[in-house]
This record gives sequence, structure tokens and C-alpha cells, in this order.
Amino acid sequence: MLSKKTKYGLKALTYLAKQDRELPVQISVISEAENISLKFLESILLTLKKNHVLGSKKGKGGGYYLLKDPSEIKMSLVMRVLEGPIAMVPCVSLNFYEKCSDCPDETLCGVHQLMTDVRDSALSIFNHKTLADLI
Amino acid sequence: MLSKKTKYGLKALTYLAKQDRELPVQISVISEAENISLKFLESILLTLKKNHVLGSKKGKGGGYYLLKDPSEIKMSLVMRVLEGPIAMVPCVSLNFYEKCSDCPDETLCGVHQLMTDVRDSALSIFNHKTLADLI
DNA sequence: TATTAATCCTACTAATTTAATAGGATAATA
DNA sequence: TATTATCCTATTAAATTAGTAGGATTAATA
Repeated sequence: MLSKKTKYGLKALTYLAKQDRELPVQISVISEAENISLKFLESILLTLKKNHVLGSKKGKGGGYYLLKDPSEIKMSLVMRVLEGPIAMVPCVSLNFYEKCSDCPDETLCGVHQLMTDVRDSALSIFNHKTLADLI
Repeated sequence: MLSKKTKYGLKALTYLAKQDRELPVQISVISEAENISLKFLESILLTLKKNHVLGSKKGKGGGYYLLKDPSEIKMSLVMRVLEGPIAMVPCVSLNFYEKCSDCPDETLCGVHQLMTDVRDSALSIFNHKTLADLI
């Protein structure tokens, strides 16, 4: 299930995508428009900024803004930053790989193969869809 | 991420699929073979039984057994029983549908469309893969 | 240069979900 | 009727997710 963090993040990004890209938008504005706890949203936007999805400007007139055109912001990046691995098991993850402690040989594991297929199909969707598609 | 419940359930099913279908296998046997907490596994097998994936026999010589041939046990059923909805959001789930409280019109929601695509692709995999494919 | 308005950062708390445990009820076999 | 297994409900423990608090930092502007 999609976490609230991801859901809120997607809402915020969609909100920003509808604005003039040059004008920074304050957290409080998005928070009120989308009914999201201000402090929670603050931490979400911060991680989006740290992962180069958003830029920010401090002080008066500051706020957050998209670093790229919505059509250049892939859902695969956004999902990884907010939700974590696309894969359902770490031993199948491309970006967050971890070996299974109990599985002697991945290539012989049926779950591994199944979850690889699922990851591939999800990834091909998230790689092709961009923020522009959410508007 | 796949829950331990699902992972253990898949392991147990795979174990059973390798056995003679007529012979019931005790929880304790699977628990030891696959290194799964006996009581936890007990509750997992019970839900698989309640959802007509497994049959059981009580008393001496009893245990659990597959109700159908592994090739007839779809992963979509197993995943729904153990992990819950295939969809990442309730508003997109076929079997566990719930309306979003904050979304006035699903057909206009970008997240809805994206998650529908992801659900469809996952579902087509889980519908075609069976327990036989895990062995 | 003081004030104000914004993000930045760390730490903590609360709520929810998942994992695991306990213990007895029930049923089948011998 | 003793034994062996599943069945069932309730509880506890651990982990994750959601949300809160409060001050540090930075930039604009009066």
C-alpha cells in the first residue's frame, strides 16, 4: 500500500506542476490547499529537495519549486525517493539490493523469479510515466 | 514490501507442492524444515485453509495438504489471501475497493490512472503464475 | 542592521501495522 | 480414553509510519 508520505508527496508535486515554475511556493500554501499536516509536508518536501526533485529558496518570498519540467520528472524517481524500493523483496531490488539470509541460490528461487517479473513490469510503467501524466 | 506472513506462506506452499498431495503434513514439520515460528505458521496455514487453498485433517496423522494441483493455484489468489490487495491504493483495488475521502472524481485523478496501470500489470503476472512456477 | 519570513535540521512522541506468543477448545485416531 | 493434531481467540512485542516540537539557518526588506 502507498504510504501517506508518498501520497502527500505526489499531491504536492502535482500542485507545483500546475504553478508557474519560476515562482517558489511556500509549504504552508500547499499544506492548506491539499489538507496536509504542515510539519509532515515540510519533511516530505525536504527529502524531495535532497533528492534533486525540488529546489528551494529560503527567506521571504521563498518556497519550493520544480527543478525540471514535469514531463522530465519520472515516476520511478519519485517513487523510489518517497516510497523506497520498487521491488517487493530486497533480493530483487535494483537500487536497494540485499541478499536473502535464508536463500542459498537466488537463481533457483521461484519467489525471486516471480518478483523479478513484477518489478520489471512496474518499473517499465514508472519509467515511462512522468509528473506531467498526473495532471 | 512483502510481509513475512506472505513469504512464510509461499515457503510453506512450495514445501507442500513438493510433497505427495495425499499425505497431510504437520505444521511442525514445515516449521522446522523452513525455519518458521510454529505458532505464526499455524495462523498462516489456517488462513490459507479458510480461503480454500489448503485442506486439513485433525488428529493423529493429520496436517495440511494442497486442495488442488500446484498448477491450478494462482499466485493472484495466494497474494490476495496473504498480502491483501494487489493494488497500491484502495480506490484502484478490484477486490478491496474503497473510495478516497479526499478525491472528488477518480476519473480525473492522475494517481488513480497511474496506479491502475501498475495494478493491471502486476495482476496479469499474478494471474498467469501458479504455485507450480515456484518450484 | 534589525526584523521578518521562510526553509533546514534533529529529536521525539503517537498511532498503526506486523510479528510472534499463549493457552485452551475441538476433533480424529488408535 | 489417551494422544495427537488442528482450530480459535486474545494478548503482547516489535517495527514501521505518521505526526509534532522547537530551534538554527538563511535571505529579503524596511
